[in-house]
Amino acid sequence: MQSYDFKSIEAKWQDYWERNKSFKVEKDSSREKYYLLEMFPYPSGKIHMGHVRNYSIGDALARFKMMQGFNVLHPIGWDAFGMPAENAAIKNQSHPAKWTYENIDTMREQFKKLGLSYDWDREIATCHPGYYRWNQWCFLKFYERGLVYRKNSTVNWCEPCQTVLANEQVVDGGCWRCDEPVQQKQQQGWFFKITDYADRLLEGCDFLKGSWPDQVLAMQTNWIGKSFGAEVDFKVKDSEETIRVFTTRPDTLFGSTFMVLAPEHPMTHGLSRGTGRESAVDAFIQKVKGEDKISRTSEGGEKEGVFTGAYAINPMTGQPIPVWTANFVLMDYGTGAIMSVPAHDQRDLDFARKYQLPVKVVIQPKDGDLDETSMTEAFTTDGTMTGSGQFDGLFGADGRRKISEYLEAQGLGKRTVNYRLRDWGVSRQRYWGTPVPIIFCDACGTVPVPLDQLPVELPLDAQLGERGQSPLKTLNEFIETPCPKCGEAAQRETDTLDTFICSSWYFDRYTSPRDEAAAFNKSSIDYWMPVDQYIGGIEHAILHLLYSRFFHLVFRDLGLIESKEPFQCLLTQGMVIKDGAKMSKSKGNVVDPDEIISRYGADTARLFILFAAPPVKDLEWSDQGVEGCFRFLKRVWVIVNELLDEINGMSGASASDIELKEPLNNLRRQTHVTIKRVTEDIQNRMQFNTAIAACMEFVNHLYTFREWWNAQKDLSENDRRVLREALESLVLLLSAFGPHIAEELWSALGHSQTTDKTSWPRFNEEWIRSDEVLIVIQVNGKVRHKITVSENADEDVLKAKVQDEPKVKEWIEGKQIKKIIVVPNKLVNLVAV
RNA sequence: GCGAGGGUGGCGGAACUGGUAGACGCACAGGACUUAAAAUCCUGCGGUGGAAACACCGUGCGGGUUCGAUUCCCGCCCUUCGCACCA
Repeated sequence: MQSYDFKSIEAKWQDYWERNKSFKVEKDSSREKYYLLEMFPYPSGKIHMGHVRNYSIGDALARFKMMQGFNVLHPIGWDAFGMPAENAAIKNQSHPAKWTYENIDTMREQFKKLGLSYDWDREIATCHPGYYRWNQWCFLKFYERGLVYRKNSTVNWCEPCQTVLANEQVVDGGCWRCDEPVQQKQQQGWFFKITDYADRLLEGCDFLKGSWPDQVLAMQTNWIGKSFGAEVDFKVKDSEETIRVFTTRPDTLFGSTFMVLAPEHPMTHGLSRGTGRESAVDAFIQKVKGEDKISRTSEGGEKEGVFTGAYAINPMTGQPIPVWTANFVLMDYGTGAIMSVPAHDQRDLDFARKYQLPVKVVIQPKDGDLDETSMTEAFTTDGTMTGSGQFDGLFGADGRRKISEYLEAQGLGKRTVNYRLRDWGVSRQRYWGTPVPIIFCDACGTVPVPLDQLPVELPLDAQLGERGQSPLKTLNEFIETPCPKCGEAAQRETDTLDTFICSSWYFDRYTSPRDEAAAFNKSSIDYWMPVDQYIGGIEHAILHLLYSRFFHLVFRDLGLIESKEPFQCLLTQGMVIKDGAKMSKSKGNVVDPDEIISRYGADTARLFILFAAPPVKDLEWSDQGVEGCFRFLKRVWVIVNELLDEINGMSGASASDIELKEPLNNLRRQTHVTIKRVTEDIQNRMQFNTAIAACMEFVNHLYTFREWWNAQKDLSENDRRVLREALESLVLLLSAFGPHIAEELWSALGHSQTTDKTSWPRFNEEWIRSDEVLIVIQVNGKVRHKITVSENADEDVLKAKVQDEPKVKEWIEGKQIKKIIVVPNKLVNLVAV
């Protein structure tokens, strides 16, 4: 027998799959489709264990579904635009395109070495003009629908690098690359009106309940952050102006003893004029502007403010209350102004104590009285209104409703809904991305590039600036272009699009990846979409998944797509951990997939990663665990090869009408039990770890069985069929996890058709049944004895038999049996006193 | 603070609908094979007591429901993740 030479076996089958395009699929309306998708990777260099995990899970499921007869779409591609490419290019004096395409080549080879069942003919790279021209098309379609607009917003700006920084690129208030302090800057940029879809995105969360992890839905719901409340207008004292606030607690209105405006609020500056507070207010506004968003909004950040000198009138009490400005009030939530109710809001209370502002209790808890002068904890839950005139005695939501109705009737305010979700800023002052297809014309203004002029190609001959500045800004050949409307000289927009746009619809593109006439072909997309199972990291729980859902809704509104949601089911896999921490270069705990593959083979690597933990949980890497999986595959190799000669020429299932000798009967039962366990573990629970454990148990059983088999002299043809069925089933079950070894053994068993084209084994419930069942006997709930009886034994007979057991007699001696509980074929519990 | 998970042997994990807690793997120990080692095969392996049969204890802690609870309920503790000066 040849030893298990995984190197040549894996090379042989990878070559076979490639040459035969084994996993190429076509739309076929006569067959049921299954669209399985793993999140496509960013081509960062080489694959890491997180990728191995993600794609091994997907591949196991893809192969399982193929063998179940589904028409499986299982594509892969590259999320290929983005900053790392640009940064690497600057560092290595190279070009982002070169760096990106080289990485793609490397990683594609690594994927092939893992034996993943992709339809390589559908491979896409988002940095290819054939892809990003459709990003531009999306932008323009959204633009037509009024879902795109341009506005000024505050961004983190690094002057030396001449670039906008994302929040996560600001480290301790400085630029992550040059360490210079980050400034806040107003900048023009393009936005997608995702807020228009807030409610529908929220409704979708309900629809997805049960098929998406609760955690992800909760995160998205929080992110959208819908809250109900009221907007209330406060008159400014001795002025015609009013200040509008948003509150979720209109029932506390009587308790509002001061107001606070965001420093950026348009009225802040003006309110202080002529009050003697001008210089203090101006200085404060300047100070807050200098702080970056992160430190300003982080918890524990000191609450600071100044009095503007102005007063507003509490619309309920008619009393004047001071108007302050403070750093903790944000311009981009609500109205940028709040009414402060220190007795019933902790933050307001802290602020009031710090600056000696009055506190007034207007809500009382059921038990006990609040003391305004001494309280240090705001009472923020529902209670009974007090000190609120005609509203006294109302409770909680009732009070909120009555006050709101009153405000509306008096024209002082109205009920409103507020969202935490902001519009999506899609502009990037970067080079390596999709050019925004917009032209600025002095005469015609902002002009979208006509659809038939797409793509606006990203010039590849650009030289990247030392400092990371986008070369598009200085590239006149790119910028100068005639206006599509009037033909006069005009300028192209030099911003590029956020790469999240690329990933918001790539799964649609896979359904017709080479279509030149459309982003996606209608009949293909209606056949394949939605994705039946999406698999990826939890780190994309909010942004990527929310943006994709948003795109899908817009496509739906455009009549391009039928399905309600893009991803029917979502699986978020856990991280790969070593020594208790996420693998990272800085921790020095990285395990290189290449090394594992060259030492043990892809099958072992995949098997281990599926076996060590269920997919949703974090997985602790263990070199010894890998050894164990390698040993298991060798055991499979040995037992199948050793018994091969015994079953030559036997084919077909064992006959059901022939009585089997006991070890054979048991083998057949074990075979079918294993098929059932593996099938159900994958299908119902995606628990590959227990599925593999079942295979291991079966192999252990085969080793024991072999002892008996080898001692036999006269074995019938039917006996041999039972053994063949056992070995074949094992190989097919394993093909989902370790496809190379399975394919090799399958062909050794005499099959010319590969496993992926073969039906998944079916179990026969009849053969799983055993005539004898083990009954656990409990006395007062404690296990005292076990007996074997025939299946479905008569209950009364069983009760009598149990009490007749000497072991049981000892335990019930001198006691009276009060009750006997029988769980058929499982357990008898004697309740004795 | 809010939201969602999780806590089971030396370790990773299993127990699916309340019915034998610890499947499977790792580590460890013993044995077989070998001149020897590795590899491989076999056996054992939650704790305490016992030569053993066996008994008692045991799924973060404290209660409860039940004939029976890792599983359900109530109250705590610890922990991971996400959000958070959101008005």
